[in-house]
Amino acid sequence: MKKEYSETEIKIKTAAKSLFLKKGYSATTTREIAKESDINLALLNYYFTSKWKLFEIIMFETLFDFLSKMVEVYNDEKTSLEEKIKLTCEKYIDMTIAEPLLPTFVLNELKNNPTSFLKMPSTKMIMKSRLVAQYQEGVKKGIYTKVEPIHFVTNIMSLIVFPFMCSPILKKMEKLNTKEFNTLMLERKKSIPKWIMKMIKK
Amino acid sequence: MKKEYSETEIKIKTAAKSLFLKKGYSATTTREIAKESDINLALLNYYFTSKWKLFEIIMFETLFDFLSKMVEVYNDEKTSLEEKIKLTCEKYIDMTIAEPLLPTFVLNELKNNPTSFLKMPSTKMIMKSRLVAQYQEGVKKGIYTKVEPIHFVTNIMSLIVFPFMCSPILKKMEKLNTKEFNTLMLERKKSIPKWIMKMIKK
DNA sequence: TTTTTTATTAATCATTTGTTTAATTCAATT
DNA sequence: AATTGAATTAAACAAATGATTAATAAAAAA
Repeated sequence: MKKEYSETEIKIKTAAKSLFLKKGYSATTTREIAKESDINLALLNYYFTSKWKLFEIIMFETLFDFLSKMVEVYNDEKTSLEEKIKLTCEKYIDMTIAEPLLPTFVLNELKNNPTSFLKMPSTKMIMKSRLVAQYQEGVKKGIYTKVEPIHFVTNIMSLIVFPFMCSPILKKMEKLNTKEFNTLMLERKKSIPKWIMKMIKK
Repeated sequence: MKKEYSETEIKIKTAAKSLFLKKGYSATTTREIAKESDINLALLNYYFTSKWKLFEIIMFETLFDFLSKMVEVYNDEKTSLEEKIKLTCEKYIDMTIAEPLLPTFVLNELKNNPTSFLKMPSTKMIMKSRLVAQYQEGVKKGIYTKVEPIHFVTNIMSLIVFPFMCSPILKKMEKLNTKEFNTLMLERKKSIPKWIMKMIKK
C-alpha cells in the first residue's frame, strides 16, 4: 500500500516539509526546495508532478501520522480515563516540542483548504474512541459532570496545543528563550491532567 | 496621533484585510486587493508604498485592537475574578464568531515574523493586570491552587480560541455547518468560566 | 479663471514563479 | 561492449507578480 520512496524523493520531501512548516505553502518556492534538498529543480516535477501534489503528499502523511498516534492512545484497552489523558499530554507535548511549527501550519493550511485534506479516515474515529466512551460511562455513573463529548475532547487538545501556537506572544510577555519556554510547556504534562479531572469531576 | 484615512484608503484596507485573513499574506496578490476594493492597482502603492507596508498597518491595528479589548476587561476595577472570566468569554467568543479567521491568521503570520509585530506595548500589560492580581490574592488567601499566572492566563485563552482554530476538523468530525458550530461555541460562554473556576479551586 | 496640488488611470518594467524541454549522464540488462 | 531505460542537468518558457512611470482628471488654492 505505502509507496517506497527513493533517496532523492526523501531528500525533496524532507526539505519541502521543513520549508512548508516554516513559511507556509505559498511563501515557499520550488527553487528554495530544490536548493535546500540539493537537487535539480526539474527533479521536483519529475518525481512529484507539481508543487501542489508534493504539498498534498506531505500534508496527508503529516495529518495521518498525527491522527493515528492520537487514536492509538485514545483506544488503549488497558488504561483508565485519567491515564489516557496523562499519556496524551506526555505524547503531544513531547511531539510539539520536537516540531513546534506543526500545529499552526496544519490549522492554517487547513483553513485555506478545508475540503481537500479532510478525507482522513481517522477523523471520525476520535468520537468513537474508548476515551470518549469512558468519559460517558463516568457521566452515567454520576462521577463526571455531563457535557458534550466534543467539548471534552476539544478542551484537552486546547490546553495542550494552543500554548505552543502562542509561543511568540508568551515568549515576549515573559521574556523567555526557547529552552525556558519548553520547560514551561513540560510543566503542563502534569498540570493539564489535573485540570481536566477537576473540570469534569462533580 | 492616529492617522485619518480617506475613503479610498479605507476601501483598500478593508479589502486587503479580508483577503489577508482568508488566504494569508503571501497568497494574496496586489491585483486581487485592487479588484476587491475596486480601485486602480497603482493606488495601493500610492497610498501604502508597498504590499508589505499595507500588511504591517493592518496587522498592527488588528493586534492593537485585540489586545486593548483584552486589557480593558482584565483591568476592570469593579468586577470580581469570576466576572472577569465570564466577560472575557462572552466578549471573545462573540468577536471570534464575527471574525473566525482572525486567530489562525494572526498566529500564523506571527510565526513567520515573530519580531516585527511584537513591539505591541500592551503585550506585557496582561501579566500586570487586575485579573492576574486577583488570582494571586486568591492563592495567598488559600482559596485557589497555585500555578504560574502565565498558565492561568494561557488556559483561559486556550479554551476560548483554540476550538475556533480547529473548526474545519470539528465540523468534519461532527458533521456541523457553520451555524451549528457557532451554537456549540456559544455554549462555551457559560461552560468555560465554570471549568476555569473548578480548575483553580482547591 | 487660472494655477497648483492631489487623485486616478492605463501601460509598462524587471523579477520571480511553476513548469517543461531537450540534452546528457548514469545504471542496469542483454 | 552495446543497448535500453531511468535519473539528472542546464536552459528556456509563459504567466504572474510587485512596483513604477508618465499622462490625465479632479479638487483645492490662488
